[in-house]
Amino acid sequence: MSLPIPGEQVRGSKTGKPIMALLDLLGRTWALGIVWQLSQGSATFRQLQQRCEQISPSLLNTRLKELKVLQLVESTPNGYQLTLTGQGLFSVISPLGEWSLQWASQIKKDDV
Amino acid sequence: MSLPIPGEQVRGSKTGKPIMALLDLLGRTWALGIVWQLSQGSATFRQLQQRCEQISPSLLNTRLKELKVLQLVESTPNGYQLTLTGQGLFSVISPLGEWSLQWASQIKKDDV
DNA sequence: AATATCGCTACTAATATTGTAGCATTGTTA
DNA sequence: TAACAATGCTACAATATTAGTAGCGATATT
Repeated sequence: MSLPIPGEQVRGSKTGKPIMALLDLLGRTWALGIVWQLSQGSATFRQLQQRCEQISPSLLNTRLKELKVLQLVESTPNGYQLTLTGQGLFSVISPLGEWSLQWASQIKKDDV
Repeated sequence: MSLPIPGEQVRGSKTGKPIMALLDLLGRTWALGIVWQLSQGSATFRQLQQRCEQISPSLLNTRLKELKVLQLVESTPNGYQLTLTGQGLFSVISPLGEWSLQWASQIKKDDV
């Protein structure tokens, strides 16, 4: 899959609007999950594999490459970590954690 | 694909944590995009297809079903629209719009 | 030197998405 | 009221993505 570079065409949009590039990126399997997991501290390749329970090494590596090119993740001698930009992204999406709890309890209520 | 129901196992996680269900859901092609587009007003099936430039009707329908079961989208005589819950989700992710602009300009800078 | 761990690649099978055609239903027009 | 158009959606084959597993080369440890 080609990289969703803001300013260029991306999967599902020809406008090049940054938000479309971002939605394309975050809409890829495990992309959000990797950012989420790395927000809890840097990790080596195999550590990250464990945090992302079911991810295959090939996909993990593919995603990491994408996230590196897009400057959300960087690799250091100590493993992978979020860049400053990546941390910025996380701070934007982190409210999802709390929101998901409300959402979950609401869906349960409606089951009854 | 099975539905990522909070409280149950989802793709990539056995813990059933709501955040994992949410990340699974949002990590599916066009899921975020549909929520984003519907935030700009309700739309009929074909209108939504046009807003989501490249989406195929089969996938659009699949995603809409998922989003309906998970109570983020509802269909009315006037077309599809976000539920109150869906609007809540959008208000959580809407800062991504502005953030993506900063991100884009930063990536461009580094190209130079 | 043998063993272990690591980052990662290679490859195939399974699954998801696209793309296109078109059906059934509901208006709309003549 | 018969022809026509538009809509929501399904069917299905082609293509692309992801999962799963094995294992290589490099570095570290015993």
